[in-house]
Amino acid sequence: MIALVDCNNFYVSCERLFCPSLEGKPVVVLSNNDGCVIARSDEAKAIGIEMGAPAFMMDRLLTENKVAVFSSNYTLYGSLSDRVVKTLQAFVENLEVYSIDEAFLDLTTMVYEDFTELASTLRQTVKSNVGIPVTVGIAKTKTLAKMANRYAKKHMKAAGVFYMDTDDKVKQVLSLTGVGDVWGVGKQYEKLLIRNGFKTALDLVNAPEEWIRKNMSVVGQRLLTELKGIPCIEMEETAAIKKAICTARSFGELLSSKEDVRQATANQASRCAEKLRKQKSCCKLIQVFLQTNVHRQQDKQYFRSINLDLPVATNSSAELIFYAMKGLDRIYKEGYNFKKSGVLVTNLVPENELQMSMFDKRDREKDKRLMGALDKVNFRFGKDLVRFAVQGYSEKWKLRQARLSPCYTTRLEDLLTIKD
DNA sequence: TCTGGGGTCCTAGGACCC
DNA sequence: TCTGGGGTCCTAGGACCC
Repeated sequence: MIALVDCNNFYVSCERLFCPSLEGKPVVVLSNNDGCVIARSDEAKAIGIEMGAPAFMMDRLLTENKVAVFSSNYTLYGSLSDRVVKTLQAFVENLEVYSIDEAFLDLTTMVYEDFTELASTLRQTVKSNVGIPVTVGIAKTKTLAKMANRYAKKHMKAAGVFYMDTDDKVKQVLSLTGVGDVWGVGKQYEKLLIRNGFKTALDLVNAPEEWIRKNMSVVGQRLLTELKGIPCIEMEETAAIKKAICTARSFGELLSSKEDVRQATANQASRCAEKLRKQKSCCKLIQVFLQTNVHRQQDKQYFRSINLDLPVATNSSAELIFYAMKGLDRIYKEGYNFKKSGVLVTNLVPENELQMSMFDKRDREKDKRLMGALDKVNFRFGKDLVRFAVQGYSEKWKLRQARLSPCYTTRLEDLLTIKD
């Protein structure tokens, strides 16, 4: 059996944890740059605030209903997510952290009469240790555990747990689950399936395999197998080494000066380099891209990206910034209002398996020591204390985060004060 | 004024090789 | 009229996830 533990309205629950007065009231959390709604409390869902809705279009609805609005605070959510994972780890040997608010637990070695009991214990322990409400779904495969979890959220709110033990139960839940609500079926496949007469997950299980294979590739085939109760999506206990790393941001305001765009892009390259060093990888290829705001019809539009092959794989901020700037020079065009830029590094190799070049003039050992020192200082004294000149200090490209909550759990001066 | 960011996997088609 | 076959690598595009 596999359990899926999912935090309820996670970002909202994190904000509420340190603001208990928001319990029972509508709360939403916005995406980076305060763009769209990405988390909603049940009360916010009830008044019709849609997931992904642009915040400015929701303005009236938000004010009229006195909705509490937060900018996203990933430092806080990440830290609480770690606590949830630590709590769960005490119960099982194998666990896969699937996302910031979900984990799959491998229960295959555990013997229980009824897993419902275990599920309830998990739920209560997380609530009392961390303070975050979770829902637990248990079934034979990951896909079914997801479905059980969704079912619990919808129909068994009070208990918050659902163990899909018998075939009858599985069948019943399948018949109550719309095909678009199956994990792995997105908008496009949902349309296709419904067009062909498959409305519920039960219809999908009974679909001819060849048809699925032909129209949804092996991905669909795997999904079908999982729905039939045969596991074929493995548990991944150790975080996979990333094959690509991307840092991309919309700017706080539209940029039309090259210097501002350079600063933003240099910072993105530097972030990519940090992420590379963190997973002990080097990249062989760097991509830089730049674009205007597609939603502004009054503006001329421009989108370009460029790939640069690196002579020797690297994770040095200095070198990546150098190539990012080189790429930017080639694609930057005057006379546009730019909205977003990004740096993507790929063709990653482990940092201790580098293919050196005979003509390489760079002192890579020195680079490595320098980056090590830089990471240490920045870790200790806060992000980006030490930086390269081209990263600059302009505020223009920075994210809008008008309603950011304090980092209650990771910054001393942000500790919650109970009483002055 | 204001519409997120960071990933994965799969497939088809072209270039190229022997 | 006849015009190989098998393989790899790369890229772009499309689907999905949170």
